[in-house]
Amino acid sequence: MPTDAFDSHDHQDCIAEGLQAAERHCAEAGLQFTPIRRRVLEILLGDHTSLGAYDILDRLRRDGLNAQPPVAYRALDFLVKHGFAHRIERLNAFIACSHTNGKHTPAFLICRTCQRVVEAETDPAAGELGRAARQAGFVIERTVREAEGLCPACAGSAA
Amino acid sequence: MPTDAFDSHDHQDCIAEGLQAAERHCAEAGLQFTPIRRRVLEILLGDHTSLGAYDILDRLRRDGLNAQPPVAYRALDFLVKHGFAHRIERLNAFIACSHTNGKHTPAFLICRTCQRVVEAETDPAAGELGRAARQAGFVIERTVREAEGLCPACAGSAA
DNA sequence: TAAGCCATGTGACAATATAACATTTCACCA
DNA sequence: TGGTGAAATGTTATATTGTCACATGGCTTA
Repeated sequence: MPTDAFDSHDHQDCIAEGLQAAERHCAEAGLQFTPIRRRVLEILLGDHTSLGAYDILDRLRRDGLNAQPPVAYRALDFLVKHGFAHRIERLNAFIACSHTNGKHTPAFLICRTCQRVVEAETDPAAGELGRAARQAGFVIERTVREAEGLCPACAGSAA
Repeated sequence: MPTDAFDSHDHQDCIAEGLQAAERHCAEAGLQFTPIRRRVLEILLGDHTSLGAYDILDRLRRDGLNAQPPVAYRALDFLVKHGFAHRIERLNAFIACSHTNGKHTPAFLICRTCQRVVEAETDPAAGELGRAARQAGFVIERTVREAEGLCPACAGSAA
């Protein structure tokens, strides 16, 4: 999956690769990649827009599960905690991680027109937050970096 | 008010200066700095932690107003829209702007221990988000930059 | 088997936010 | 002077997002 773009690509690959990577990582780390967790990750991987917890819940219900909110939130918590998904604070929503390695500090580009969200890798100590933290003597533990705007395709068609 | 720190300072000055600056700015821009808006800004300025909309609402009610949620949200929308306050996405909460100029693109350092939030100025096109956006051809309209961690005082006392 | 842990099932509810419509206020101007 | 339009506020209801608490099941291991 490209890290740099809103490019088109074979989307089935996203899903298959993402699931395999998670499976592998869980096996190595002794984590339980249960059917619900797997299904939630699959749902997230199936979409390049972010999904709310209740969107996830709806899809689980369409699968025939009589799921209540904690079911979705628990699975999402697991996925986020172990780096398989990320929470987009600005949207109160979730998206599958685009990278197959473990934990990291992502930044997101959110297109307000097509709703697509792209993830980029960053250095937690770099950028404007890192600069501000150093200046203030602040110890960063977690960062939220999200930009809203127009993706290349939507910016082009708007012009 | 210091832009760089969790420093101690005369807090009444924060309030007085913030209110005066807003008053001035509204007069110049032809905006209505109504009693409710003024009071909400005053409440925000009175605290270096962020406040939720319902915290604000409670304080308005303690003033004797029989205020409903839209009252708080409208005032907050106004203050945020015109740069007198900011929304902290990570906390679903609001904080008074630390700077007296108009619109800008802030970053926030959020101490998870003492709850204080400090604002720093940034360049929207700089940092990790700017880099990612340039690489992807993304047009940034708004950024969210928030770091959670430990402020100097709390980091010191933890060690 | 018993004990313990983890995941899940389930009902209730808390916290955050907005829609929709009525009413008031006030500046502006015919 | 009084109308009129825009902005602000009042009010009811509801939508959306997120958590608590406790019960159940299933698996491991002493």
